[in-house]
Amino acid sequence: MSKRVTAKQVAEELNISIMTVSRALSGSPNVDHRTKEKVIETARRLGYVPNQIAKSLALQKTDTIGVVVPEITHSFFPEAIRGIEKVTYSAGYHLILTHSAENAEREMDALKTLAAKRVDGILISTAESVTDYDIYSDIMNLKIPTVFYDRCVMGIGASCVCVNDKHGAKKITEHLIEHKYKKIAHLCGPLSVSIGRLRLAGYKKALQDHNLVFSEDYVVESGFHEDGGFRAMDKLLDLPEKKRPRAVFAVNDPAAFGAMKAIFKRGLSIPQDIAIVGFSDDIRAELLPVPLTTIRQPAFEVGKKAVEKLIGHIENEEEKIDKIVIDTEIIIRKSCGCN
Amino acid sequence: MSKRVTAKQVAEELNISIMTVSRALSGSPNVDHRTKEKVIETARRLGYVPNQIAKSLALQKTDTIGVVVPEITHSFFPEAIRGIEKVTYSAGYHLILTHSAENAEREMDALKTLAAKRVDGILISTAESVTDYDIYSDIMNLKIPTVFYDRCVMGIGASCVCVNDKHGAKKITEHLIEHKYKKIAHLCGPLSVSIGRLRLAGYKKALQDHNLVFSEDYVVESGFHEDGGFRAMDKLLDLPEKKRPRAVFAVNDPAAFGAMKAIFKRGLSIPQDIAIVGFSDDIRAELLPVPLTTIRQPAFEVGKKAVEKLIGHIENEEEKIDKIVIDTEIIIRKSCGCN
DNA sequence: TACTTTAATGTTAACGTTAACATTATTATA
DNA sequence: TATAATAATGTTAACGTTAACATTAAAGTA
Repeated sequence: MSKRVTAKQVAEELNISIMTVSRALSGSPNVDHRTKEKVIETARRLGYVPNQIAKSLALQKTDTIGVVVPEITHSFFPEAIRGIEKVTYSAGYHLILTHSAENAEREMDALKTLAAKRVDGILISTAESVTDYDIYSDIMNLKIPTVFYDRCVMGIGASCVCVNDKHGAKKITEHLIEHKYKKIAHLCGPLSVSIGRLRLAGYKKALQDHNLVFSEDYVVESGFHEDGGFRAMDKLLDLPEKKRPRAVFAVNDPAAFGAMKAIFKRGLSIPQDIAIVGFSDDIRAELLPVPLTTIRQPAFEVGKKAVEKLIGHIENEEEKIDKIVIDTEIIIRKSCGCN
Repeated sequence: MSKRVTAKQVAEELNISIMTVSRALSGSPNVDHRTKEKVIETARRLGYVPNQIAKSLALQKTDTIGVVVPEITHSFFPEAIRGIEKVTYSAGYHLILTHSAENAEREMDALKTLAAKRVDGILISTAESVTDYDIYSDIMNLKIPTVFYDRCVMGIGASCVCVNDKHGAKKITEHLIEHKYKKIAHLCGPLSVSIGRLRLAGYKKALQDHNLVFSEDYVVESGFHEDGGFRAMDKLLDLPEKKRPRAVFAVNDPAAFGAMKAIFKRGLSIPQDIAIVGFSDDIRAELLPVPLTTIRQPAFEVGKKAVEKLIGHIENEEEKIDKIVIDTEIIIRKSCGCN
């Protein structure tokens, strides 16, 4: 940072006090309009750019929101960020972006950074490998307003905004059941992550409600990525022919993409041999050779609602801790065997 | 920001000076190891979190890099951000993300914000609608190290990292020429943006080198988005049958997607009736019903190289202004009529 | 032991801004 | 005109940290 023009220099140029410069520039009343004009003109002429850092220190407010993203290349997150950004822009907040890369340690690092940077609030979607919630409590203890989005941690006193995971999972599993599939497997996410648990729960509930037996063999952990989906599906395909599932519900679309590859690799067809459905409506889902039946998660909406809630917490002590659930929609394409 | 524990409180707790606390915590030498341990223990016990804002003000350095992104949902950008993030994380910098939404005014706003936040450097990819480069000069005048990535502005003394746009455009146009197509159109980007100009230039050069006539009628501005691609293609399809192009090179993949929709809508086939190629290798390109032949832009690499250069400028006065060009690769799929 | 070197700690000022209070200039009122 | 009210400007301190210099304590050296 080279030495920049400060309010002091503007003041000296005009032989007035720094405070008058500050007032003129921030538009407070009780400033002679001629003084104000002179200040504005001089500030422009000298190339004065207010120093937000100093302002933040003085006012104990940074007008900045920290966002923790587990994996920026998952199409859900750029969409969510757009929702976040739209709101923060009009509300006058800025964004510090941190990336946990699905890694618990990096996530902790990110949160510490955000705390040190004195962000006014934090938006976080937990990383896949997180098993220890202490760091979240630390943040809560620091009284930094925090809202979880999409992948939430409940019961630690933070608001969260998520989609109706359990219900969506149940809905799409039931869709498979309606196709008369009996042997339905689930590629599940890490159970340390809310959406992993909830989608599994929805799957189980659907089976139960329709009197289908639940079998541990039909639940294989895939994680949230394509390679995990491939490996998990491979495991299912290794089952003896008789036990092989007839349909699969993957915890998210990338995992489903991997699973599809594994199925094709064995020379099997979708949905003729095995039907498959996903969750999240990745932008690629409808473009696949066999378009994927899935659950649409309104990512933009999740991001938007989450910041709105967060800004509520920041600006209003009384704002209630909430759990906001956004509805999902089932998108029926070819991979389930409907049409 | 509620009142947090400060170094002062840690110092008072131990009856020592703030400076000793600061030294112990920042690992400077000349601190008694027993004192150091006590300080660290007390800091942890009291829940001390160093205040980066105060530190930034004192040191005139924020360890923060500002990134301006034109459209976060374009798959190029999340990839580029990952490249950026990987480098900044290990180098100890943080990221402020700003979104111009392809809008010149918002871009200006973003740059002003970044200047006010006293970022150590700026990474920017210009918005589609920018026609006035004054704001960039303002930033240069403030001596904020700046590197352009992907969409660059040359000749204002900033380094830039881009792909070999002209060469890539030429290469893929020539690929069409090799297929014996004569009537080749181009859906071009805004000419105010470097990549718009360069890709058009590559297209022209390819025609020229192969003695094909260039016609203004075959260049239609589409912008960078799907809807623009659709409209531009529609315009081409409105030409009398005799004049209708046999092949199309779109400025980027989203524009190509829109164009494909327009072609299908008229009941025409790709590549039988019209061949089409794009640029950028969007994650969706290979999944389309007719997979798109395109130019792969190594987004991760562009991001990575750009921050590396930027950090060079930040940490080393002598760092040379550079134009770094990254090679592209042609990805041949079905839409050009190859196989 | 007296003196020098070095290690450990302390003090002051600065980074650039704003809030709170203090002062001065201007205008309105009796 | 004298006095009160108000508008305009100024002064001081604070936000939390670190660099630079100052001091004191401890350890070597002659």
